[in-house]
Amino acid sequence: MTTPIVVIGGPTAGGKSALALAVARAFDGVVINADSLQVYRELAILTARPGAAELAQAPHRLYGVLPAAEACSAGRWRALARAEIDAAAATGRLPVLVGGTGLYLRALSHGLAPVPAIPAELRAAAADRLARLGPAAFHAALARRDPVMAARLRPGDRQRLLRAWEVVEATGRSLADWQRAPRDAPDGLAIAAFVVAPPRAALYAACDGRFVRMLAAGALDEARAIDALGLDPGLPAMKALGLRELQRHLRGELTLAAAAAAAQAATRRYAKRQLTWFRHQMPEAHWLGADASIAQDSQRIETESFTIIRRFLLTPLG
RNA sequence: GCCCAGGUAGCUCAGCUGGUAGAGCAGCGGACUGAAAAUCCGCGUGUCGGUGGUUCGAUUCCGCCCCUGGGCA
Repeated sequence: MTTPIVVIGGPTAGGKSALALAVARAFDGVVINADSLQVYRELAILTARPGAAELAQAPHRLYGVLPAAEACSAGRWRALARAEIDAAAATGRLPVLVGGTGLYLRALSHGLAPVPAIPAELRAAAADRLARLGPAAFHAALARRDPVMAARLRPGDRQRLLRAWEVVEATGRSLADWQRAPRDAPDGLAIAAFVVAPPRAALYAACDGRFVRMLAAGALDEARAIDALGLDPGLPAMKALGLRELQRHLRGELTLAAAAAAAQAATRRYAKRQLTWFRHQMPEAHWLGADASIAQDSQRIETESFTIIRRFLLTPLG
């Protein structure tokens, strides 16, 4: 039994959600979130989560389903997404996964190394050790424990250093070994993948405009409310673009204009990173490039993707 | 109209006493296997306002012109 799904990736503010909604409406689909931050309940405005108007037009899943106090991960998201995919398929609906988190989408389509879950205490201890030693000494410590991974990682790459350390500590095996094993790809999925990639200037203008709209929609209040929760600043939810900048404004460190400008710049840089990721890491996706503006091209992109999806759904699966 | 202060990278600005220029931010390219809106690596992109002059050599010194602020009228 093979389940056909549609996957839509691409840079932030590029029009993914609109396309996903159009696809869901046209093909009787369920929109399933594949964005690492839109999963957090307390972040509605700052993550540009679909609003009431969108929710009324098609079922949406995995939006705002976890408290910001919890940490999602590629593995955790994949399990949630797989359950939603199966549930949609069971009712004959087309799962439409949409989001800018390339790692999540690839975890779904290509799987992850079969590393067992790392105990939370061990992860906390590792993070603590990294903070105490600093990246250089931590890298040296990793080199004694796991020379293969240490050689592979830049001494400044804290995040991957940490992961490599956690894995040898918890399993006694190098992450490099784990990654040599076959990935635990979820089977039974047939995927039609798309990347929505507007031209650079239009994309950046959309990034800038979106933050202005977020402010108008009450982003500052949302930031204040999150502040009031007193959460650990290391939590993934606290990494939402614009949140840090607005909090600095609330503490009186930045004018609102300066905070907005910084948040816009961060959004643009993120969009650029996403473009690089999708360009090189998801070669199987249909690249829906645009050449004029997002508004002018959205119709053409819809038509183009619908044609591909129709053909995809007609192809005998398996 | 006169007097100051300026015109150097997309922006804000550095550039002792002459040797064709460099920072921050922005931008561009890249990496990416369970925190990925994360983390990390690489790259100055330039009629030094214009035009004459002095000089072996001018972004730098001098003249004139243009532009932008501020002041006096």
